Amino acid sequence: MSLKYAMLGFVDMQPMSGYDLKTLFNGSVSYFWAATHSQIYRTLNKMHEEGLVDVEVIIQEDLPNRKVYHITENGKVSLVKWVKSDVELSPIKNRILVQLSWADCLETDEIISLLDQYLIILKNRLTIYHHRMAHKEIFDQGRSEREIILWKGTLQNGILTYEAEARWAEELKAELEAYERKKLE
Amino acid sequence: MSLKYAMLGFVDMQPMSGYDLKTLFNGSVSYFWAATHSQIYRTLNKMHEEGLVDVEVIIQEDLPNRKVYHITENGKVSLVKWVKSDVELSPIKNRILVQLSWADCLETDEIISLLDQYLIILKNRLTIYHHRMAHKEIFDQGRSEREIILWKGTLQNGILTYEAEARWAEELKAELEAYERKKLE
DNA sequence: AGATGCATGTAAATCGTTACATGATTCA
DNA sequence: TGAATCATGTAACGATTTACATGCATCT
Repeated sequence: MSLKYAMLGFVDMQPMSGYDLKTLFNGSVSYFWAATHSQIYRTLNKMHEEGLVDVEVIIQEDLPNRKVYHITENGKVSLVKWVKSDVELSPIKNRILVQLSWADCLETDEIISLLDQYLIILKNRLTIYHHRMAHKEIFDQGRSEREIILWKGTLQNGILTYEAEARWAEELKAELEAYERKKLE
Repeated sequence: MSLKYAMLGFVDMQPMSGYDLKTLFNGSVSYFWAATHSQIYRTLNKMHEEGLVDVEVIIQEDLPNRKVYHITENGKVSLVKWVKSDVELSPIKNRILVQLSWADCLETDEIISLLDQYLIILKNRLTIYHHRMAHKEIFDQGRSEREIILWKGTLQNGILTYEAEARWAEELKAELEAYERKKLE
């Protein structure tokens, strides 16, 4: 459901093709919503059927045709309505929590190595996000000062989320190490 | 994929029925993985086909029959292998981030009211988790001191995640309020 | 009488991923 | 020559949600 409106918001900013959306969802937006191109093309068709967007086919020489989508009046109304709609908490689905729940069959150092793997992934992700936050051009598309505050806020959410995860992993590692030391006494 | 192993871990602790699993997934485990009973029954069938579990049908008078699932040797091996397998970062899919991205069409106080809604939901969730962490009976099922450390760790993850979200929402609220004050000058 | 709990499932729809498929251009 | 970019899509599968469906017992 959110994907449809994430896409509609971009089309509202500027008419664009499925390919453009795919590029956005692989890049700068991937920290708050991910989507494959299959999903994007199917969702665009559905949005067209629902009258949220119009299509303009642009014939290009030497390159494949582009189908450029434009938001309709209907689409604008529907977007504003959705943005105002109730906030929901998406369920946590975190694979490492399931792994840790049943990890008592592993050696403590194997468990710690799972946490280390997780920390590496988190730190890589954080580097990317910090980099993005520092590069102010990304926010140039913003249509108002307030919109830029909101966009920086969403990026900041990703940073704080992963920083919290990393602190948690370090804490749990420390606890497991303390447990091992205690056992050796 | 994780659901299967989340369920298998419970069946490994103690043979149980689909209904028992459903109760767990609606209650104490919901902070790390959610599942409906439809999904649970179908996943149990698949696990049986794959030879991860055996079924024992218990005929009860006055109550519907129970199908109690037991882990097989095969299932145990498969569970350990999965627990050792690579850690992955699940993609963030957070509806409020999409809403905020396109919220420039709202009044600032409407945006703040979205954040307030979010804060209420987060605080309710945190109350439940803190409560659960304080009630030590929940951890009585743990098969070792280390397993209890791991279980508390997973619950702590939920607490830290939502605390970070709440701090983020407060911060963004403050920024929006500062923006409004600046505009009035 | 109606809600809740026990206990099972199926059906339909949506959401999401991976693989398959094409075809030209550009760069190394 | 082979990989990458531009640009579109379909097919198959898997994951997840929601609604439909039954039926007895107990509690209010």
